[in-house]
Amino acid sequence: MGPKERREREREEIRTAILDAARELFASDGYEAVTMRRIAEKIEYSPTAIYFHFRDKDALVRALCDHDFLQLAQQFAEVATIEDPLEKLTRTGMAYLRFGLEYPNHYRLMFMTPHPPLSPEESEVKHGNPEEDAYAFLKSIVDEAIAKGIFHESDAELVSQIVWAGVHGVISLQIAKCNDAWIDWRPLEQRSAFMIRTLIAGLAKE
Amino acid sequence: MGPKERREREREEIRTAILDAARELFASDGYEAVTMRRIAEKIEYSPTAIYFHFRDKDALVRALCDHDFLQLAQQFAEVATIEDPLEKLTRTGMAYLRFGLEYPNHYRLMFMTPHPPLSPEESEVKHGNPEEDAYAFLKSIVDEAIAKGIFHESDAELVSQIVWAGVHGVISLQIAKCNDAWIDWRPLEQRSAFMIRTLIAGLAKE
DNA sequence: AACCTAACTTAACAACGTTAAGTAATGGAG
DNA sequence: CTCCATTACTTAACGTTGTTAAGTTAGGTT
Repeated sequence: MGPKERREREREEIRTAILDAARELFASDGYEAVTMRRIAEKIEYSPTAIYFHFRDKDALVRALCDHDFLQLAQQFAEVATIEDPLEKLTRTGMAYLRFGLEYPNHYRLMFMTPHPPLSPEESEVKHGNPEEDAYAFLKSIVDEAIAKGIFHESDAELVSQIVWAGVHGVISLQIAKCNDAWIDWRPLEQRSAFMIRTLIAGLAKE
Repeated sequence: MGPKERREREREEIRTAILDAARELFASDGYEAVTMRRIAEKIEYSPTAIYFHFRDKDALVRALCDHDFLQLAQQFAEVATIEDPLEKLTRTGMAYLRFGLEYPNHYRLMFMTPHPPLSPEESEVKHGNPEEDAYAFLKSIVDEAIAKGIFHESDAELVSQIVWAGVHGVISLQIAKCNDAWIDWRPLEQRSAFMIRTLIAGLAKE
């Protein structure tokens, strides 16, 4: 069974070439800049060829983001070694933030744009697995903090959701409104740190 | 000077007709659904006619949002009568939230999408005026709270920015991710209330 | 009465996502 | 070896989109 595997490999290769070309366009100029025709030009195929590897443009770009977000998990792996839950929580927030600002177009598409969610078989991320799913990772930390009696609120889901919302709020306002000069923005690092500190203070048992 | 004023008035009338037609499309189906040709059809003009009243599609939709956001100010006028700063802050957050969820497409365009900001002469909102500018209103409340010694942080700008980010985080995640069933979302009201309560608790002097 | 200008229309352009129809190569079955 | 089906593409086109260039027409000004 030699030729079958070769074909499979070749197919995978051009799929990757498409993703790489698309990534370059998307990361620098966003969703609109990703054009079937421009991708095609880059990889020296016809635009139609792409449709044999991705259902449509949306599926392409989302596969791209989904894949790239696995990098975030690597950051989390480092953080996971810390013992103190509050320190861990802070570092998680910071890692999430750094990622969002390094890949603002990825972030926009995944967290600032409404979508029918990817069906599990299309997604490369296994939901619920803390090693791949950022929300699950966050919740596992909150679980721990609650178990240790650090928070006066026992609903880990609720706590996780507002912590996520808090950090997400800082990132997404930064991405969307960083050019609005009529607001006297404090430096991003200051805002992030203050947000996390304030939330933790508000959650902690008095 | 009769005819000159009549022409002026007629011009304003069709400008309003364009905005009304666009609003209907935009509010129900979002930016993409607003099409020069569909607007034109609605008002029974040619698509080109619109360009005599708005520079381009983007200017049109943003003029629309800008105008509609003045409604938010009305909500604030009510809240402004409350004396207790913390109660006022809570109500402000709730009003902001309600507005974002009633006009998700407006909200998306204005706060979840990067844009070069509208130049002041294009904008209907007077920035810095608490009666029209939501951020200025928020900051005036925070100023008050700080003056009364309620918060242990004297930078009103910083405090306002994380309060805004917190509430914005809840709204924008709701708009973008409400369909993601793999998250066990707590009810929106619970999340909002808990966010505001937690932030206030974290900001308050211990 | 001649003219100018503002407010439009018609027709077109370029770019987009997507698809229908055709082609060339490959590899297995008889 | 031949036939044939499948795979992987290309070419050409369709229907949209925002936007603009080039006319047209009506009304007020001189």
